[in-house]
Amino acid sequence: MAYRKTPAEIRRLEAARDRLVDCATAVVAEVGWAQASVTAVAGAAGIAAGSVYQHFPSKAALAVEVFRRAAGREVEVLGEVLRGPGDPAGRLAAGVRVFARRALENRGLAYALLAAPAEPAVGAERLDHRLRYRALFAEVVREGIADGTLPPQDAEVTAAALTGGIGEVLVAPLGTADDDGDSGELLAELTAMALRCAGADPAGPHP
Amino acid sequence: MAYRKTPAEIRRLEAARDRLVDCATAVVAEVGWAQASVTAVAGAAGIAAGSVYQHFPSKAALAVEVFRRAAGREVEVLGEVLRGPGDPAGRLAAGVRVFARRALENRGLAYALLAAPAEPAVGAERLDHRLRYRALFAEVVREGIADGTLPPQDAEVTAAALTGGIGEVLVAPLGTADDDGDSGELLAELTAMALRCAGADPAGPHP
DNA sequence: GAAAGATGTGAATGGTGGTTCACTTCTTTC
DNA sequence: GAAAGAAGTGAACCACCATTCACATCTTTC
Repeated sequence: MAYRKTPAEIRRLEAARDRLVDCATAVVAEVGWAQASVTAVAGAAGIAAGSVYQHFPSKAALAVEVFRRAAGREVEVLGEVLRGPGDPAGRLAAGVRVFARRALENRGLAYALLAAPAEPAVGAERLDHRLRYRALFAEVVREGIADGTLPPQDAEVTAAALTGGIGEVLVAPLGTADDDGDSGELLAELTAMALRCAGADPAGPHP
Repeated sequence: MAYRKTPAEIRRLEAARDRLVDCATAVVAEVGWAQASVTAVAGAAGIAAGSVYQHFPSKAALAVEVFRRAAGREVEVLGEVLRGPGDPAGRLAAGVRVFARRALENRGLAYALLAAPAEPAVGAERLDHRLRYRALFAEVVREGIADGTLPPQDAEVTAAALTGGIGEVLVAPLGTADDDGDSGELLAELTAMALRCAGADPAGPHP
């Protein structure tokens, strides 16, 4: 035997793969999925098109990984806020604020994750991640119903509506230019809408 | 001169075009945009692939026409209900019910219109039609705010949330098999959610 | 019925972009 | 430093499908 991957070499390969995913993410955020060709992505990472296939079996697999990493971060952040301290309605409001703020701070990527046309494999992944958002929202809503701060309702329907509604509200600002003149106003209206949607008492929690 | 399109011939051509659009709509409802190739669509209409180009300059133009016709019908129906008689909240509830029922009765088409991956031209059309839904919802919400039956709120945000929320709630049932076991339950929860989202008094209109 | 002019046909064409592969370059082991 | 094996290269390849076009067929007019 005359060659065995040394630990350092393995780390180097993993780093190269990470770098490829990061660069691909940047390209997707910049030009969208449709324009992110293998050549363009490889070019951005400073490698040849063929080298992409050292790390991923297909373009679709790379695209899925890009989506998964970026969307996974968002699910995680939202989950931490929604499962954090405070009453359910307050956590819901905080979650919506955090989600929207992060999207508005990284519009290209948020648009790619939420709405941009993509190949079927990415579409399937998107569907899957939406289910995770729904599960997170549903959990908070159920807690609110249980402790009486939210009225009886189908938590799954409310969660789905929140997921879709927040996305739709954000898509327009994300798609247009980056004039965030009244993003504070938008955040306030969005959280107010989310609380109404879950039936939270507008006067705030009863002590 | 030896040939001039006779009125009957013109009618025949228009009928052929209509038939093509109808068949294409059926194919799209059945297999989605991505699988609806020119050959498949032409085959469904009983004409040769080349003949499609007698009626449309490109596949994209045909796809846009398919979308426009089907989505236009939905916008029209929703508009009639939302602008019909009754108090704003009641109209909103009726509109949501009608929209959801129609979607559930024609799942394949509804899914194609709402969510299925599509070429950019169709995506743009979809965006445009969503704006129409939003405009319709926003009008009702503004009326409700004006007559005091709905609380003060940003009508555009609420309208966007309704558009996205209703779509998201419906996508899951549309995507899965056609087991409409509890579609009545779903409709009730969906309208209840929409009313909460707009801040309607759960006890109903004050006389 | 014959000429003119349109529609209908479907196999050939062409552009796009993901994927492959013979080859080069680098890394490890002895 | 030389052999063995892996990663990296990028031009060539290929599948897919919308689009075209030379030809056939049908409609109108005289």
